[in-house]
Amino acid sequence: MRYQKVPDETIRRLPRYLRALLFLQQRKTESISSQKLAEYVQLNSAVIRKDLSHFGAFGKRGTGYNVSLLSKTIRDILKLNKPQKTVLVGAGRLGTAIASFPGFKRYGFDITAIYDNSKAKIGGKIGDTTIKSTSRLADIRRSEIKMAIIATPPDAAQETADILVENGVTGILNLSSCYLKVPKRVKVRTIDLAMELSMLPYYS
Amino acid sequence: MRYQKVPDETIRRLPRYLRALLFLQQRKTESISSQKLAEYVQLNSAVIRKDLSHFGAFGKRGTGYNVSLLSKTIRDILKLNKPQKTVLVGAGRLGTAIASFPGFKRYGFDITAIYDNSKAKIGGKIGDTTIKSTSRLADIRRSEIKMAIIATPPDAAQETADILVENGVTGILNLSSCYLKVPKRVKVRTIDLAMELSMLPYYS
DNA sequence: TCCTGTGAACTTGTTCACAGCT
DNA sequence: AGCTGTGAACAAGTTCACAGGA
Repeated sequence: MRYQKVPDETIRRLPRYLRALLFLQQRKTESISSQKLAEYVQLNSAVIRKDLSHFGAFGKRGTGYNVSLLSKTIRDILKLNKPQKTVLVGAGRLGTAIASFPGFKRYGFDITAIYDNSKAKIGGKIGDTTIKSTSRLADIRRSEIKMAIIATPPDAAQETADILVENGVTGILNLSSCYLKVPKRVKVRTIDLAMELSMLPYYS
Repeated sequence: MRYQKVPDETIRRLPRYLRALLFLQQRKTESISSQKLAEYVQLNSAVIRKDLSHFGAFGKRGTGYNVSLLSKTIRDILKLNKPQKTVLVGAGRLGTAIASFPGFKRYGFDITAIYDNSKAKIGGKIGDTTIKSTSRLADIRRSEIKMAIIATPPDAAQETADILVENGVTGILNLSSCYLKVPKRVKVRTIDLAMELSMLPYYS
């Protein structure tokens, strides 16, 4: 399904809500008000109500939102209701950390393929997944992988992205410290940890 | 120095400019127009001109900006002109990846202390830095560390943040998957990689 | 009474477009 | 001619405030 004119910022916040809701589900909480949820995710409650209202009205006045219904709904909106096959390119320290990180699985991502160009690493394993040579990267086409994480050095990132996009990837989490040129239909999220840190001293 | 009313978004973009400028300096480029710089950082050129104009007028009409002057100016604004002592808490896979990552040093961050609570890791080294016990975390007060990176499991993150803030930290890059409560004077940037990935399937 | 859903007001950020300097 | 710096127009996002359902 596709919704008309949902602000980007709303989509960016949905995972935050989902994280809080998963936590609340563990706690067996049945319903939650926008006010309470706002405390968890450190936002104004009106933002939450407006965000959710884009997808229909599933809150109950006087009570709030049903936790498990809302959690399911957000997973549906974000297409996290089925496992999202994901490829990781770059099995350096950062790549390895990511592949071993349980958080991705919890949100529905399944890292089903890992590629690296270092002979020393190819054939090795991270968890259950064997590291394959980047020369075979185009093989992902057959496994219908749509999501990718790039954790290569910057000079390999663009080439990697090109091959990924050519072979069916439509979403990229780019952890290399450079911007990628991709067709408009492909969504890229670039995170450079050094740059995120760099803005902090200004405020001190 | 402090500037009046600089938008947050401007501060967030300065590191992007800096990254491009460092690259251009390597290439021995002497000056660059907002137009060209905009291509590098994938922004509209007017954004760049407006951002920079908050800090004074150091472009030359007809020519553009002097690369090394601008690079120095941005480092000054961001307080990256002197090494920023930084503490890393959490020496798991992600923490180790970060401590070994050369990018931080390039932007002026010096990871001078690393803490972890695992007996197996305490006393070990990452690069030249010895891992110390989190029970000694308050020691950072003496070294005048202002910046911190939290790469602990979520359940340790808030406690860690409290001790850091108590002992002089004013900027935190929080890589744990939970939000932190800190006094207003402290700036926190939270990055949860799983959440960054979670917004991508929506657009596919 | 409690809390949602939402128009309207407000705030913040972006883009345009051009005067004026080099 | 080329490019900056900036007011003015525009767009996006946030907060307020309240009618109305449970």
